[in-house]
Amino acid sequence: MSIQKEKVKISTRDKLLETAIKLFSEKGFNGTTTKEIAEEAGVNEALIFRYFSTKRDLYGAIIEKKIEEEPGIEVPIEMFKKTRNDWLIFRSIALRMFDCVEKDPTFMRLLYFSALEGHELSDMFFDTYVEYINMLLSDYIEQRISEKAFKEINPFIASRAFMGMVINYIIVQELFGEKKRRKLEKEEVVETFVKIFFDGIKGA
Amino acid sequence: MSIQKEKVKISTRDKLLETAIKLFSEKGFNGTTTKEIAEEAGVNEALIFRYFSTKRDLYGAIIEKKIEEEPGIEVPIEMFKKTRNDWLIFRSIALRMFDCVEKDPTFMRLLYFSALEGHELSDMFFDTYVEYINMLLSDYIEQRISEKAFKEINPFIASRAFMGMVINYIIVQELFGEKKRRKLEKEEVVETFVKIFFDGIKGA
DNA sequence: TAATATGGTAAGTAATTACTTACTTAGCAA
DNA sequence: TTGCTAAGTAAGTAATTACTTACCATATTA
Repeated sequence: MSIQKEKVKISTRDKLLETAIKLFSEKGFNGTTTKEIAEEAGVNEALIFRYFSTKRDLYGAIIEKKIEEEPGIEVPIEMFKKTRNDWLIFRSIALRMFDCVEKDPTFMRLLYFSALEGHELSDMFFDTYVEYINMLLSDYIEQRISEKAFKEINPFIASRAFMGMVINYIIVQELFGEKKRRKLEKEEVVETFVKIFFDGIKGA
Repeated sequence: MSIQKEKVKISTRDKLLETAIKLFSEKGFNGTTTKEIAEEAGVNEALIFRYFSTKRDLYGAIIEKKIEEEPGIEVPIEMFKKTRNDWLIFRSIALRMFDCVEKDPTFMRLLYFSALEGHELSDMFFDTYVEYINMLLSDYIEQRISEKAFKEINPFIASRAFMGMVINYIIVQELFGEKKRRKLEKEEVVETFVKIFFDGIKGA
């Protein structure tokens, strides 16, 4: 009957998953060795293969984990039903995307690595995070068009346009390391994106 | 004194470069082996190391080659000085980007792989193709703002917004294979992007 | 003719790879 | 105690890796 340790014991499996996420996101599947993962996790390499039958299995497990951890970006859209405040909605979707990536820097890299390396779960990864939000936004735009609040445009392309502004900006910062060169206020960037997009689609 | 062969003999070095571009763009640096490159090029593996001292050297050579082969996307901007037709300029920049990637499917993948895998030439690659166009477009927007043709916004962010729409759309098609799912007319997509962006930034 | 590049190859090498085997230890219940 | 299972490890293994060596063929040149 001992007092619970302050530091909760983290299971070896979770430790391996965490380490694998870090390393795979940094160097990709082929650039990471199982020996490396074991060393950084502080366990014997053979243990990896007790928990995951192959290296590819481990890779699949971390993508599945990421997919399950979905932070739920749809909230801002739900808000619309009450407020119908377009500006606020676009703004919060963009900010949410920024925050999501800022909080977890491994996310974008894993998503792109898995796509480039052609992992079978890459599609599901993409659908869960990108295509899903895109559909929500697309539906919203469609509705606002029918309400004559927005112009008559293809809502799917419009949605992709807005997502593209934000995602591409984030990619350039995170992947191509522009962060070091140019530092703009996140708020200013988002405001400008929303301004352009909103003025671009609102009813004439 | 023989008649020139119809099929020009392609140098082994070039053959190796071509094959390397193809394989590195498909599977990245770590996912491609020198043996594979040699086999696909139809030469002995040892020859690679006659022309390039290391595998990394070969990788550097193909990125340099890509950078040199710059197709010159700036042309549409030069056009502006005569016509000052904004719509046409944005439209042709977007179409140019689409064509560029369509013509060379290895391009995007190499750019992103090199960034993710942290190759030292990745920055130059990025600067040449993305940052450069971004600067041209940004300058153009700035000028049009000063002429009161466009709104008072940060021209750099605006430029990035437009580029983001286009690039992200291309990425989703090329990298995440949306091409198979949804097939939209390139022209419609570009028209919509330009419409949104142009209406979004033109003077009130 | 002899010398010398040029372009090519077969057969290595040492290191690293993903993955296994055989073994120990610790905890827990019967 | 005994027996069983889960957690861990050292030391492998066969295959693959980037890269080397030493040798061959052809053509040009002195």
